Amino acid sequence: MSSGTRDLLVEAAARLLDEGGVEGVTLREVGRMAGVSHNAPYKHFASKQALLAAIAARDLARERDAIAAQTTPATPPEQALRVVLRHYADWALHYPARFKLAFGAWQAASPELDQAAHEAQALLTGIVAAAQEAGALPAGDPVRLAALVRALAHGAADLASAGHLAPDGKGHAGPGDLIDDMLLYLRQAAASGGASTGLCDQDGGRAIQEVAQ
Amino acid sequence: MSSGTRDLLVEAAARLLDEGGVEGVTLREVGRMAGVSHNAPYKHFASKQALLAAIAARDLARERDAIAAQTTPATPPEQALRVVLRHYADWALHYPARFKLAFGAWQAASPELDQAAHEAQALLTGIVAAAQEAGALPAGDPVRLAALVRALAHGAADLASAGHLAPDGKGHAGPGDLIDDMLLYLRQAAASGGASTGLCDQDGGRAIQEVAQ
DNA sequence: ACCTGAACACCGTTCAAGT
DNA sequence: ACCTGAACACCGTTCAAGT
Repeated sequence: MSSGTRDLLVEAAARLLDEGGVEGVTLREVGRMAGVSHNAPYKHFASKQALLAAIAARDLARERDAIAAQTTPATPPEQALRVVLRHYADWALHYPARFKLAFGAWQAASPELDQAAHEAQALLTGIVAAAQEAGALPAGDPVRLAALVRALAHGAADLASAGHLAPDGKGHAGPGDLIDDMLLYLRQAAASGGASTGLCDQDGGRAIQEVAQ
Repeated sequence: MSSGTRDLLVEAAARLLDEGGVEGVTLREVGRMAGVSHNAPYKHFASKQALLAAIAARDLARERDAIAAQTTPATPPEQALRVVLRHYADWALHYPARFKLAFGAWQAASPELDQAAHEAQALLTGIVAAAQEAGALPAGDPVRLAALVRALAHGAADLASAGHLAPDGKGHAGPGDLIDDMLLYLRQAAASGGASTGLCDQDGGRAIQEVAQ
């Protein structure tokens, strides 16, 4: 429903984005693929940036739904966290241009974009909090810890997408490997310094004091 | 020495990059700022992408030198690691366009770019290895662990630069905070599962076994 | 060896119309 | 309400000359 032309334009732009990056997205080519004139997009979007923002909003909403779909209430939180972070990295590697558009600086901010991104982050934070309660992650503000694990997945995916993750030859670590490493280290940190287990409290507490000065 | 025009062109392009992003870099404006015609750049660079690559190569070499300068042999490796990672994030926040250009996908690869990036990564790996020996980081392949800490600094800086790190209000965590958190967790993991200290060997070993299946 | 001016193809955007 | 065709300003790149 609604005018199908708008969806056709977004679909055509997304395809051009995958093929030739953001520089390959041309309003003239978008119109040609959608079967309209080269400036028909201006009847549906205020500018080219607004069309790109529509792609980002669609992708962010899909990612949010994918997170929700991949994590049923029955899945252990540690496994759910790994699946979500790996999906984040996989999506970045498969659709680098759309990834950079969705998670880059939005030239044209829209409530749709903000809401979808916020909801996805809230879902991740919930998984992190559940993993904390299960003892798989260190205690502390789940919002802050969710930002940390997301930052690592984002950085590993972005560097790998640009070919800057493993300058050396074979046997290198991919984004998924780094995510696994981090989850292992966080689990060890939870066992060492966390209040949930109580093991090694004296040493973990000392390390916290030192770093916090 | 050499033709000063080339350096003037790179300098002008870098300034335009800081002011208006990569879209603000125009060969016509670059030529105008350097006092030459709009296509004089083609006598020094094969294309606009080659000019942008020259900016990236200059910045990567400067970052490599900054890493080397900030870490004298006398500095404790843990402090050196924190300084280097924080500098990485600070640079991304102050010069987002140049950061994305230097660490993004290079359209025109050059030996200069590859060498500078490789040397900077080698310096970071050396610091990581020293921190491992000091017991501040978990044991294991230093190349892989250096990739992990770099990925977190990169992701935190990139997300913060785009405004996607802390969607909520005040009291949020910046890239520097996430870097500190990670270094703390890694220190705790080193104390828990590392072979260097010997503390909590039984528990750390079990966690490793579980995750590795 | 380095630079210029004109020219070409292309693009984002606007505008006056059309239905 | 949605679309078209012409037009404008701009840009990357090329080319024939100039010194």
